[in-house]
Amino acid sequence: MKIATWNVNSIRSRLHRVVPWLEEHQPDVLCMQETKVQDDKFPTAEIEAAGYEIAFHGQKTYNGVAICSRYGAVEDPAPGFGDGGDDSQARFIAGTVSGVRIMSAYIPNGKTVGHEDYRFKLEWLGRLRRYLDANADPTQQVVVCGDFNVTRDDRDVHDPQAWEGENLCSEPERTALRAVLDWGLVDAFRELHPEPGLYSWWDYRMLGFPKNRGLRIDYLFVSAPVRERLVRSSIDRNARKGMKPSDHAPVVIELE
DNA sequence: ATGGCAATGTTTCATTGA
Repeated sequence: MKIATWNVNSIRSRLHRVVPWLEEHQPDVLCMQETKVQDDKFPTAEIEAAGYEIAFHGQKTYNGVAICSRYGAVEDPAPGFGDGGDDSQARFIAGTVSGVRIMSAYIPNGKTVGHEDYRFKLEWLGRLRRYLDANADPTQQVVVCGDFNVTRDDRDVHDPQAWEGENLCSEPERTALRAVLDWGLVDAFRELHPEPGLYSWWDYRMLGFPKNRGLRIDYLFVSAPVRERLVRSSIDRNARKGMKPSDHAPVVIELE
């Protein structure tokens, strides 16, 4: 079973890359973030034509998450946290594919350390942990993936000195992300690739990609039963090349 | 063997992203 996560930076502007990518790589599941489209305008037909069924949770202009499945319809789709809190920002959807509970998440960026949005980011990560406590079981097959907008340590940062303490690299957000993992998840890509310099996002500006000035902020976090099945993981840098790419690359895991 | 921001809508600039 092959599962991928990809911040596509607008599904409508990225169809010309996403559909060929699905056809080439044939993942069983693709989680997307920043689809940037309200549900009634989602390009469902184009994704279905590639052989996938989709569960999505979107809004106009910002955010938006989706789960695509090659195993038929996504089962028990659950958009938002449904915890009585504010679900007006479309940043989370869960669904089951082939017995694996899949969660596609787009964590708030935070803007700058200390900003109101930064506090919202920390709160959002706390809310995700509470969601897992209330709605999932770490002894079952669970994949929590997406764009987390947090680097985990210096290996995920092209210039750790320049980024030290900045948004995406600061200790409070790394601690908040660790609390999510402490629920019972491991970083599936990192399990098989301990070396530094492997990134999932590069700034469009200043030759970010050619100079490999990137960050690793996109993850597939998996429960122990999924970890036991893990055989391969990769980041598809090719998807960051060529015509009008997303600024993020897909991260892929393969399970036995 | 990549390429010097991009997407959206409030549209010809402002806002946001990371």
